[in-house]
Amino acid sequence: MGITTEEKILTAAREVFTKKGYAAARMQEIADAANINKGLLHYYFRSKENLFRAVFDKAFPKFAHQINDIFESDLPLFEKIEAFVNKYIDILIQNPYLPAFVLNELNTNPEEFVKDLLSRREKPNPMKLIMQVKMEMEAGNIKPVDPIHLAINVISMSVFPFIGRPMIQGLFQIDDAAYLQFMNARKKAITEFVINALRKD
Amino acid sequence: MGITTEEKILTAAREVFTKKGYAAARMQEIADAANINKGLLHYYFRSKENLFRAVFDKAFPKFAHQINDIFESDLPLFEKIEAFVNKYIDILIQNPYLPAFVLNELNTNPEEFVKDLLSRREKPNPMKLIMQVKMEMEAGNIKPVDPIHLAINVISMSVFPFIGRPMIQGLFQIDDAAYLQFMNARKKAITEFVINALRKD
DNA sequence: GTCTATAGGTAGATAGAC
DNA sequence: GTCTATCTACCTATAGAC
Repeated sequence: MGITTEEKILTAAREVFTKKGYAAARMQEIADAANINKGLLHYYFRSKENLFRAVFDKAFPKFAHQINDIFESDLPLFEKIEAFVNKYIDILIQNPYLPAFVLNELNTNPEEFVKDLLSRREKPNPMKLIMQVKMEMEAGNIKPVDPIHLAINVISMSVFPFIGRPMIQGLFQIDDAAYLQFMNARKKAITEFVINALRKD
Repeated sequence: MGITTEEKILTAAREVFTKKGYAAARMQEIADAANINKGLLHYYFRSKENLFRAVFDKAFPKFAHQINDIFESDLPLFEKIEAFVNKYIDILIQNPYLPAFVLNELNTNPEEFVKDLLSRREKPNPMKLIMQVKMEMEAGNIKPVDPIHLAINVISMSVFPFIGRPMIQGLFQIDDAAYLQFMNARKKAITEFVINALRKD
């Protein structure tokens, strides 16, 4: 069989943890989603917390690596921002569970979770982007801007629509089918917005 | 006594629900935080869900009202955006629990929660702001931009740093004391960023 | 109104047959 | 490895004394 039980569990767990959050997720529900018995969850992962960690540890490094590839590339600033936004939103489209997942943990035990995250070998590191912004600014090529606020602006605009998705869909009357299209359109909207804010005339 | 037991419960519940999320919050913990007995929680609010609703129903209308005052004001566009960002961030500084609170519910039962939210008499309604953006754009006063994306951009940049606070503090090495200062500085950073992106030269 | 004690239900984890 | 059955712990909610 190409797909192992362990993989089935990880996939099902990812779905349920995403939808419910860690505390509200039920081992029974994960077992049902994986079409296996609850006992098997413990056979493979011993505890709920272990299972959660396994899910997260599988997803996070992939994410961090793709992002850092862009941060550390030699692209000119505007192209780098465009590449970052495109990649970031693509990742989130393919893993819509990720932000809620992270945010949930971030709120239940912030210091421990962040400490663990930042101690990893592969973690998002926007410092090279921030230095690049500083250089362009000092060279007078872009309007003056605080690079940290800029970085947070870009990340905020990219991530938030995934976290607040149901709210946005409700407020602006966007149905499920249109949301994918909407998020793809956002890539260009964000990039142009940021470039307009930075470009000197 | 100026502070009733009911108020003590509501305050304690707000804290615990915020910190733990609905599912992980324990009635015992709320009782402890309020310095009262667990039985009293049920005497006053009958169930955990009722208590949660009471906490939320107390906070939400205040929030929505203040925001709508700005949306519906007659301020010119740039000033309205500035007023919105200032007010929004001020509210979140004073109620840092709110975003996590909303987001948590948003992820556990999205459709029901959003439906309830949007059925309320007082709810955030950005439509007037969006119409105003359309008008300024058609009059050629600002650069072309999709008003919905713009609205989401502004909201994203304001809210996200509160949701992702521990992450941002970790990534950029901002300690607790400096974070308030940082969020206050963000008001101006966001406003200027948006105006730069929109202003024609 | 406030407390203690406990009922009732559910979820995570384990044991043991196959 | 996979299943069923069960244990144990905990949490919401209630009952009842004061």
